[in-house]
Amino acid sequence: MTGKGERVRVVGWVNSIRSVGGIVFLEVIDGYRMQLYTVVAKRSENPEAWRAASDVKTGSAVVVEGVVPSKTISRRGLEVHPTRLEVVSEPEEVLPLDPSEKTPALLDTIIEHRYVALRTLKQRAIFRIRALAVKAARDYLESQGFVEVHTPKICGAGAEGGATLFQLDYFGRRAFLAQSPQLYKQMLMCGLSRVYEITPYFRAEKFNTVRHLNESWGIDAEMAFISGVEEVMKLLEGLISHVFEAVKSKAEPELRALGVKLQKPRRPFKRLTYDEAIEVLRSRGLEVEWGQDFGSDEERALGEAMAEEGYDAYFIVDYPWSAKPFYIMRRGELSESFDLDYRGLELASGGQREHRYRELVENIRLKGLNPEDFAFYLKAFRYGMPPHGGFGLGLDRLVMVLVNARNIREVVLFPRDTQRLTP
RNA sequence: GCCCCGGUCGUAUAGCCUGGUCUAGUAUGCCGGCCUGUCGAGCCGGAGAACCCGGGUUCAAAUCCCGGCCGGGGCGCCA
Repeated sequence: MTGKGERVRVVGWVNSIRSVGGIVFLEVIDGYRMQLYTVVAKRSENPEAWRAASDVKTGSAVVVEGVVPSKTISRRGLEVHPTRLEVVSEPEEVLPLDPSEKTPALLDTIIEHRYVALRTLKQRAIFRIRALAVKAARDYLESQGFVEVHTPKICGAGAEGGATLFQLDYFGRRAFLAQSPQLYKQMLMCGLSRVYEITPYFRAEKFNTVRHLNESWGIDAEMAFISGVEEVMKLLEGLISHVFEAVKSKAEPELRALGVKLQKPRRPFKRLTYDEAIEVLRSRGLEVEWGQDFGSDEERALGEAMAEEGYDAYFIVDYPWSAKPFYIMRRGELSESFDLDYRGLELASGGQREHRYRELVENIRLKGLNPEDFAFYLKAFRYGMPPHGGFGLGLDRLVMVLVNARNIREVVLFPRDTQRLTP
């Protein structure tokens, strides 16, 4: 983007300063790109710029105008010889972490000062990849005819089962923060047959793990007029593959900064039935009871077993209906559902939904819930609801996989967990 | 909710087990100086922490004990 000998204007922050006799070297990171500059100010070349560079403090926001020399000596960053150097803002105090990364920062320190941490290529790479993944997901779903929708996050109805909800006061009435767009995206299937939503999920569980947050983001899709759950899995597989491809081809500098060699998961993704999964686990010495969802030991062991077969990404299908929510279609003791796991980490779950009114009401009763609480939802199933299915994909977890993070907090700018409410 | 670790200059850590010699060490960052190609620059000098909070044991606590708060990890729950 910048040729040698060209005039350039650089905006960014000074990450380190070294002065050698009559030369000052400023390492500047660009405002938003994956680009480092070495600003070389020589007293003999431009005394004014040299003097200005000599006065710069680490962490300052600067605007530099200069020239890229035809021959550069710097081993790091694009070399720029300044003709003008303006400090537009100076730090009031020493930076809370070292942007040159010579002194490491703990995750907690990074989270507390994420905006400063973003002045390192690694931090910046994570969030650029996150943005790219979202864009790629949108592109793919749009290409498949899906329409982006936005459903309410403040809801009057209680739990759809599973996680605990955050309760709030809505002009004197009890309301909840949405744990997922599940019910609403299904209702839409009665009038718009392909929708997706990129949305926060709120869960009031007091979990304390590296893969859960109380506010997380998901990519939800729902499609109608399907002939079976396989269609939904194909869509999700295509989506995941497209995101991997986009990140691999468009985020080379980011992946390099992170030291990540991204491998597109082998296709087609493995379809492993729940019964087969049980067999695999038992053969590995784990005791599992039929009908239960898998715990983290089981997930990890399955991930290892699948990796040995050459699969990073795999679907677990034909779950017992007892382990699934009421809206999933039943098939005897089993269900028309799937989980998508990547190396032992659950990325998504989905399935074909029960679209038949009577069966759906019965399912709600079987789960010990009250159909009256779901009246607003059930109504949509009385006016020609077609067969449909969809999935919820954990965006944060997907980004974890893309950037090879071990803690979900690494890929969320300002994570919300049981302790963190600020910043 | 449970279990295991941890909390010491801005940052990252040593010290803690085997209390005193810790007026708390080191690195990096910071301040001042030298050096015209540094790039984890180098060299010289300097400032910077009464050791998370509260209580206890002791002649004496960063160090031992109890409680709390916070952080990291694991489990449960959950996506």
